[in-house]
Amino acid sequence: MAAEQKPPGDARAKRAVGRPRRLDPETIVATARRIIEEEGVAALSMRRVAREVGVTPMALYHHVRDKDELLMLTLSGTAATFPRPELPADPRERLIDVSVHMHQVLEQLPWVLEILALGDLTDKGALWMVEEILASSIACGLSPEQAVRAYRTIWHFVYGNLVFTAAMARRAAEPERQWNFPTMLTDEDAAQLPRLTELASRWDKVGEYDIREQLAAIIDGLLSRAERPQPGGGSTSQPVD
Amino acid sequence: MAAEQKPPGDARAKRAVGRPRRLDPETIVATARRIIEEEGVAALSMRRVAREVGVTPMALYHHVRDKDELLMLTLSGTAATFPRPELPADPRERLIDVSVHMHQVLEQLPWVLEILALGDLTDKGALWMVEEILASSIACGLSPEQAVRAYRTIWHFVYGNLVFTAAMARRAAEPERQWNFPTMLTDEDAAQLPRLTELASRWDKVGEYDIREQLAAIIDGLLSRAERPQPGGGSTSQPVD
DNA sequence: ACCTGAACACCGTTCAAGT
DNA sequence: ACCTGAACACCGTTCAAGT
Repeated sequence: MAAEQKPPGDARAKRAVGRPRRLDPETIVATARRIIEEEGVAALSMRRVAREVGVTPMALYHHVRDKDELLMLTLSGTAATFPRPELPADPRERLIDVSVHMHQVLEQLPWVLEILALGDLTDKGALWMVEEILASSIACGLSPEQAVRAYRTIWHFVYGNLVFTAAMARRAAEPERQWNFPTMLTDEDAAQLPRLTELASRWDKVGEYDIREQLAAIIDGLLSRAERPQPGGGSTSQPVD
Repeated sequence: MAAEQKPPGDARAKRAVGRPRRLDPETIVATARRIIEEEGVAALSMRRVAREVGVTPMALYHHVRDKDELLMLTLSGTAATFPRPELPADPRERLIDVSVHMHQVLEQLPWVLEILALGDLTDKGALWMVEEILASSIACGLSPEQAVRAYRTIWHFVYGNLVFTAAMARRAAEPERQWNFPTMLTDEDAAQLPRLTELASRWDKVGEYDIREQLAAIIDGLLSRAERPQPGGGSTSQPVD
């Protein structure tokens, strides 16, 4: 019973020296995050984490409720690793810049996307972006309610865009599975779908776009609904056409 | 050994009578789709399909290359089950209506979302929506290149919106895992995030929105970029507020 | 309180063999 | 050509037991 001092060998994960507890939540999530970053969410399993930490699979369940909770925990702290950019004073420009920044950050963290789809925002370090979008939207003349909806709309677009950009990259890497619609359009289809047929050959090139331009268009559309339009706020005040 | 006439019992899946082949691709994908529709994509496994069809797991691999291919195959034909709506003549209204329709259809097919994220559009019956979005965008004055980008933007938003709407519904069903940001915002956070703090309590109610309104705003933003603006094309010509 | 061992009920896929 | 059987290398999680 005096041998509760824990022999140092056996477990091949190097942990901090002199730690009384054999296993703490921090090392669990750190190990999980490393696996995900290196090999993707699909490579994460409770058994794998347990093996790498040097512990029985069931030991993890004393610190996390289940695999989903472990996944959410791996998110916290990631936003802080990206420096907060300087933002312009004009609220519309600010809105565009934050949205683009959100997109850029997540572009470099592709593994985060799959976990975010679980539905919760668990990294407090990312909330300044939400705040900024709300504040700038309101500064552009949107009501608080409109601002919340605008945030959601921007976020949904950014998320969807990243999912399909990633999917296209994956597909390009595996060219043997190329059965999207450029392939196999019968003559009858072509007659029914003239514009699509016309654009099919150069679809992939034409579809590539500047995310900033699209976000600016979306934001201008959202700001055009302002009940109290501001000087620099709406696109309609700009001589667009 | 003369009993190679195959006794009728055993396999509990009722197949068409007098079929010479024991197993054809159609029954495989039909069974797969049934499982997905009833229990979700997570419930689908090669072994499960094999069991229900009354065949060895490996028999499936003679007809589909792998699980992903089977998943894509389950998509084809789903769009045709939804009647094609009548659309207004005005191109901007058309654009909004098709986009809303796309959203509505997928809202009733939640299992399709996860498969679409694999990246390919495998149901030819859905292409008329793409065609309609392209044609209407061009009719509103967008160039073909702009139209393709507009389609992508609309689609990405619709997709993202559906993912998070589904996630919110799932979360609402499991109220014990409620640790989104209304919970746990320290006083320091509140000072840094005034707008968010202000709105946190009524976040979920305020965030609910009419998808048509948001799509209209996005579309107006996209159409405001028309190089050749059309009479009914832009939001700016409409007295929005 | 924290961890182990054994078990339950599963996975996708390869490979060699049967008819 | 089409299917089976056995195997490989895995899963998440429950439950009873150990210290």
